[in-house]
Amino acid sequence: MVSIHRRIFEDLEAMIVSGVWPPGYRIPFEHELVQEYQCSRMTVNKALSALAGRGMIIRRRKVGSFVASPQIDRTVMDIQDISTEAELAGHDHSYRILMRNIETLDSATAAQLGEPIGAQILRLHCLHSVDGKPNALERRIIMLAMVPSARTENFSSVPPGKWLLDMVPWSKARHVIRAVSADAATARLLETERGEACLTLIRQTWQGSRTVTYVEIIHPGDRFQFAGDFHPSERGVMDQLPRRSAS
Amino acid sequence: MVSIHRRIFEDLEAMIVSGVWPPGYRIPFEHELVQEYQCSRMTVNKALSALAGRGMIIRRRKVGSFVASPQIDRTVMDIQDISTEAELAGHDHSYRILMRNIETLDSATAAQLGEPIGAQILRLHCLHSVDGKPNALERRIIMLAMVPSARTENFSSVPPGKWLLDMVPWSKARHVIRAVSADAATARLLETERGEACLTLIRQTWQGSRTVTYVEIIHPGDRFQFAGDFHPSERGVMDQLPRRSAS
DNA sequence: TGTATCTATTTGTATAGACAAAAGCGGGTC
DNA sequence: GACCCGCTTTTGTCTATACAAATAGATACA
Repeated sequence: MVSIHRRIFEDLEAMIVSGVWPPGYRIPFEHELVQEYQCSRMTVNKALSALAGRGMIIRRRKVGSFVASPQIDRTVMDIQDISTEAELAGHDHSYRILMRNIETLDSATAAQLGEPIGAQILRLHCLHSVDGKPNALERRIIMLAMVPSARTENFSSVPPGKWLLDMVPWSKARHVIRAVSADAATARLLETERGEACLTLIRQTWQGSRTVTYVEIIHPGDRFQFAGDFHPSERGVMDQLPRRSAS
Repeated sequence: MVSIHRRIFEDLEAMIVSGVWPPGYRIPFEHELVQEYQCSRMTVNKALSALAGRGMIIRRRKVGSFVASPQIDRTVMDIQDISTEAELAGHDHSYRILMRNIETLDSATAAQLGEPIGAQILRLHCLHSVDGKPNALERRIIMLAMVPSARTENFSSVPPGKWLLDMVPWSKARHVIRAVSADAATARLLETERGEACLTLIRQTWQGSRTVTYVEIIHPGDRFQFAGDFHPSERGVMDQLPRRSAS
């Protein structure tokens, strides 16, 4: 059983996504949709407001509602936790802690992170393998002031990325993707050639204005890529199905 | 003059984004907000529905509405047209057409694009420079059936990417980011070393179910990166248990 | 003790009606 | 022509009301 405003939303969305109604097309007026769906204007309005809120249409008083032009310069990339990603794809994932040091921030790193010199950090190096083959080298810094419980965690059963997601709330994240050539140490760990092109993801996560963690994840370029789809329906989220209670 | 539902939306959003109301926090019931803002429930409901539609809160009948956890595994990357990007950053951009051939799709490329063998295409190679230094090598395929006017366009004044954006409507795009080592020809054009790590962006654009254009843009790794910020308004919906209650 | 049922609470959906705000349009005036 | 004025259309907002759906918690019962 689908609600009326939901059905209107989906019908119009289909026309837009399929390209039947191209950018600039004037969609029917509210009163026309009221006629078509035999419902009240508020119901139509709710569907159209949702489309407008998602940037799929532009509405102008006295003129009408028009299909918006999608912006090609923004795309949603899926950048998942390595273990989650491997499990989703049905692969076997394992990892090994290579280094686990408690240190204080030196000036160069402090500047890079935008945090004060001398702050206590946990530095972690971790090698991830998928189906037995090295897939990523993780170099992480955790701010101990923000995550005091990391001081006593040894990450033997849950990888650091997943552990942090479960433990620590955060409010902002920044991702950077770079291509770099593998140095000798990295190449050896990833079982690839020195100089091989690697895809590096850098993620810095904040809570409020303070860094929670900073991580570089280095993937061998011949075994990894990032992918992202963009179409108008992915501009936001509409599905909000009620959660089923665990019995 | 700001509407009431808008003000409610913004007030609640501020509490969530600032972290005053952490993930799992139960926000006030509709009837409490009705009291607080002295308006009807429909007005409150509109604000809360908008927050739910953006994935910032989870609503459950009989239980209440709760601040959602942001998903770390999705991020919005700015992937702009090269000329636009350079101009925005205040740099000088120039480009040179290296190749412009009308061909028919061979079987390998056809399979890669998911288009029929033998379809007519325009193949373009183009070198982009920023501030006089090579910054990107663009290898593009344009489906002439979808963009007939490309047959007579020589792209002497507008680069192909920008020209296509202005000329052709599209409904879906897919981006892939890879790290590859430069081969000899690429290295020569980009004025870098053979084997240097390069960041390659592949974009395929569709209208409906048919490809409009396919392009590989190869950047020298030492001069380029992709960056993306996570925005709170782009959170996804997550299933999670309430953690704390409002008093 | 465990289970089925009832009840109260909260959100979800829909309606009819009202007025406000924006803006295209035409008419009148100079 | 340029400008101002008012009419009309369309969207924006808000209200009061109503009933439906989900479900946590209480209660009755086997």
